[in-house]
Amino acid sequence: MANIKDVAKLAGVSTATVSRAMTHPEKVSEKMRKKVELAVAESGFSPNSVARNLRRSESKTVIVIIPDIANQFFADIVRGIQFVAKKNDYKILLGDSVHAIQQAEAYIDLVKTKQADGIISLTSELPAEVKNGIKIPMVMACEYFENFPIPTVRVDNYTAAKNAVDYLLDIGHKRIACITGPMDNPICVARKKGYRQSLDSACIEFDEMAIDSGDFSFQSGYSAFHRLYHQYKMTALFCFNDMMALGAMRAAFELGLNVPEKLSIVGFDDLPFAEYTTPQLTTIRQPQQQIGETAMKTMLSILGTGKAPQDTILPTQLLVRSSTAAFND
Amino acid sequence: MANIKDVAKLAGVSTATVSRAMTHPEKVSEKMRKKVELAVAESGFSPNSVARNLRRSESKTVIVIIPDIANQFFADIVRGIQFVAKKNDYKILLGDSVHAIQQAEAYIDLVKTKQADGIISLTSELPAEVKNGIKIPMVMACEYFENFPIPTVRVDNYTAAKNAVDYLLDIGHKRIACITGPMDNPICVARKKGYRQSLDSACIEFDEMAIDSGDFSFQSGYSAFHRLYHQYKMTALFCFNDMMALGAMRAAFELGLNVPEKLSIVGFDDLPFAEYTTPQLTTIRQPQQQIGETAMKTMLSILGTGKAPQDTILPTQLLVRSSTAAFND
DNA sequence: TTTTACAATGTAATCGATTACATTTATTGC
DNA sequence: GCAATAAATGTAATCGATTACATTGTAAAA
Repeated sequence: MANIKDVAKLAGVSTATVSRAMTHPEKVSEKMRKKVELAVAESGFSPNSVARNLRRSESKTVIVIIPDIANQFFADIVRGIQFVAKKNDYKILLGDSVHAIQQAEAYIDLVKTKQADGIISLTSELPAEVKNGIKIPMVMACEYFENFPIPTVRVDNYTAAKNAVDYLLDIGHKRIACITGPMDNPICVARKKGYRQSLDSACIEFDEMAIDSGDFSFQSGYSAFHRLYHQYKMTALFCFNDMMALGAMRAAFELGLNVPEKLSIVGFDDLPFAEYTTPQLTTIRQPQQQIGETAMKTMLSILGTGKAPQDTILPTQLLVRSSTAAFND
Repeated sequence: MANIKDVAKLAGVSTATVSRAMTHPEKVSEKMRKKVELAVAESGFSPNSVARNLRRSESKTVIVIIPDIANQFFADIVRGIQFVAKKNDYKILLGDSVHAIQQAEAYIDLVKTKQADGIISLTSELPAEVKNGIKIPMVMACEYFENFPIPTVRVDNYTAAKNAVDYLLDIGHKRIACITGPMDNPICVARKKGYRQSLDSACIEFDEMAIDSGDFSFQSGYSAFHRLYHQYKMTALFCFNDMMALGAMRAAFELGLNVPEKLSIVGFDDLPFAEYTTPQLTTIRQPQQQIGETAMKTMLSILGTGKAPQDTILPTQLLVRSSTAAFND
């Protein structure tokens, strides 16, 4: 494979001129540029960016850590990131951490070893050093740690949850159950607060029997539903994500509980399939694309100025589809 | 950030010894190794792999190009790739090409410029130069070009489709419609051949009215179904992927055609959600994980020996769930 | 025409680790 | 104890592009 020396020789100029002709064409005379272009074309030269990155000590590459590429929730976030990255001449590479901290560590190492410039993490399953204030450019999207100084882009989970439950109350429900996610997750804590606050505002006493927790999987939604329905005959159910809502919907179907006639279900995330379920799922949409774009802009600002902007909180939207209906008894 | 010189100075040894202590510890005396380890720990040194990659001219990194990260079909393939990569000390980075050739080109450039060692492509939406026999290490998985010399790992689409239709015939169906994908795709051509061959073997005349094409999306399955049902009253439907099967299922539902009582539907791929639909979708599973593993092994063999192994064809499996039922009239 | 300024080009140092080769140190055999 | 061999360590070249600095060429100003 041709390198810059070959091209220089071929064009009869110095390597400096070749380099300049390629990266700062305005600094080179018309004649030289032509010569170089010709030689480049003839030799099929592509500059070795490993060498360039070494010299410049930057790679114009950002790694996005995803806990699970099978989870569609991340797709549009990544699109948003890519959109901004492209406009700014950055490359995005995705690292699937498979929910494994060790794997995430490997991606973080790419930054430590200068193969990438920064990390946008869509997971909080990260090595401990991160919490101890890691010194690499890093942004977290969606997920966050309580009180840790990593710039974050996310939604107001509290308000989003509150809005969802407010809506169920509005359309007449009084017995509203809830399937949470893992309660060691700050996101879930915030959502649960929203749920409780909404009930409080409506002067409905909180009942421990109305709440159960899952792990965000279809299966966990399915079994949580069975437990819940057994102990608390709800007319509406709020799930902390769409996958569990789907599991619950299946369980309800099997129990002969028609959705939404007998039971209203609200999810969270608005995954693409939420529109394709029968009935279509009422859920809370997060502005995924915008989260991604903002996260990347935040990264660019860190990379550029070194300054880490504040956390950014973006709005959610309740999408009312056909898995919810008014309750009149 | 500390570099190897700092560490060498700190340990009172040469940079060569530091390098050796870290990468070939057996070549260094116990005493020296200790000294170096100490200095490394004290300085928090991580070797700059850009420099290493430049010197070694390899990155131990393989890029996987995915046409669409929102498509769950690729998730397990990627897992398979990662599994083998990890065992062999390779890193995997994912490139989402968003179905754009230009984007795919950018990932291919990473190899040309030595930032990655090879490409595993899960899409055939690739720049023309690829078909003209590109000289970079490359493997295609699932997708392929007719008569192009890139090592491929995929399933026997013809036989898979034939098996699916054979099954529908076995359980008594005679009017079997088909929603294909884009017919410029070799995969689709093979599947359609399988469909026709199965009908032929059963002495059922092929009817142009029984076939329509979609673009693999839910929406296209939905509208193809409406067209098809209007022109050909089928009792069974074979779709070239699960997403279109789901769209068709929705259309059938809206027309009051109960699945599977009035209409049997078979998909292709076995996406995770196929199990979670109501009714659960009968479909053809591809051995995704195995495809991924094999693709990565193929890549390793190219990278190691320079030899490109043959195409590899892996078996599929028909998963009979509840979207299909016997037809008796 | 000469001087001054600036543009164009070249020379060589540089980024940081690896490693071929040279040198020093340790071990073995006699 | 000494030569011969092997092991450990150091020195410096190397990977390939970029770029600070030096040099040369060119045009504008005087």
